[in-house]
Amino acid sequence: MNAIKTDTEQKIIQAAHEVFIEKGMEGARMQEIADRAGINKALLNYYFRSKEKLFDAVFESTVASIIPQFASMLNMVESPQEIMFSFFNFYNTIFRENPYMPQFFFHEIWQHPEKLEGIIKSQNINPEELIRKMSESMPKFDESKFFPQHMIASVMGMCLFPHIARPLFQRLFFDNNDTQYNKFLEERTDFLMKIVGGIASESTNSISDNPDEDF
Amino acid sequence: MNAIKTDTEQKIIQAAHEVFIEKGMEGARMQEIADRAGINKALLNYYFRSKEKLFDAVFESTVASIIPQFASMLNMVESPQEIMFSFFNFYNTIFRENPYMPQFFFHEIWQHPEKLEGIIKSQNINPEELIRKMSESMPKFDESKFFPQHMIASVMGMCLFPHIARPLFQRLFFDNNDTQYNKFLEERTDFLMKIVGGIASESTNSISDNPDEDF
DNA sequence: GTCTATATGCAGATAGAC
DNA sequence: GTCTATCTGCATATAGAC
Repeated sequence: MNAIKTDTEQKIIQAAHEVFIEKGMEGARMQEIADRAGINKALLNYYFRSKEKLFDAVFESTVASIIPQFASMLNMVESPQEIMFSFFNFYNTIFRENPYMPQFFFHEIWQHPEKLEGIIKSQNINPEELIRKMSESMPKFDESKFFPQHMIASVMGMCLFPHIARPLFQRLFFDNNDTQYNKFLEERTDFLMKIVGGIASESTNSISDNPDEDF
Repeated sequence: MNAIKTDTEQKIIQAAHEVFIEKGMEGARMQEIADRAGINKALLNYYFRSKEKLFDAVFESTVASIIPQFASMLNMVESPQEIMFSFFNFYNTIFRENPYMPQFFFHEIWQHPEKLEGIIKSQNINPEELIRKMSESMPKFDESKFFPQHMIASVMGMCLFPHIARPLFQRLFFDNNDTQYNKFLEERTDFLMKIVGGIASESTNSISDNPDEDF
């Protein structure tokens, strides 16, 4: 809303972002935020009245930076394959750079879902519209009336899991080797596209007005 | 390890379980745990020396109650379809009854992954063995050497997502209607089995020594 | 074992100098 | 705007009576 933020304000937001995202709202310490920002605790309260308000500011700025990409992705989509492909890339770029972010979101999802819903709907994202589009482009897969929701949940789950479970998953199945795991993540888009290609072609082969069948 | 726990101890563990799982380690309050257990705060410290030790006790008892089911599931498995099917049912029963549990685990995954790894490996779960089995039963799907890992990550992600994202997902795509969402969850095993059936048959059709191809 | 009362410590917030 | 010093409150932990 407001225009240019001061330099200090930016440093605070940045530091707070790091700490909140790693430690969560409850686990974060104002002292640590101040330290990372290279300023004093008191300044935090000068700029943001309280810890809670600081958290809200951080959260909203984080969401605000992501949602637009997400929205434009959803809105420009025509075929299910495009949706999937965009999802994969989206998640892989966002979360590889910000490994703690999913946890951050999930915390809010459970503690203040209504707030998140508000933020999302205030952007130009329309869930009903998305469902409608998907229903049209793959209507014959089976008789479930929740087919689009199943698809969305599946794609998101497949994309998210390697990121949100990474510390344990990498330990158990990759000898805790970072290099190997990154290779795995790089492969993953291809792998998922093959899966979804299969599912989508089953669902669209009755209509087949999609030129990009061979995804 | 130790034998029968006292009644009070049980009540504490139960109450602590609830609170920790809803609020997390940092967000939980000893007072609230005491209240729910119907006892005094001081007693918590009498039975468990500190909040941290109480948390550890709760966490290990939770894991201990789940891992055995998980382990026997993995070990009795012969075909990939069986693995998937077991996963679906496992997650759906566990997490529908304990909606906060995934968050609880993910918190530990990020804060103390080595602890979790230790607990898991101390049970009779062997990740390498699982990977080996899966490689044998579906070797030809593609050239990726991480194919089993992709499958595991995919299945877990598809199972978990509707549970861990429920508060938001239900709001966005189900008008926040519990009944509808539960229907969706009930449908989900079928849906996922169809998907995996497709993938698995693609991967096994070159060998086809599996009698349960028609899953 | 269970309680009440109290101590301790620390994190968030404020006051006020510069 | 930024700092040092201080206050306040709360959560964990302990002491000690019963």
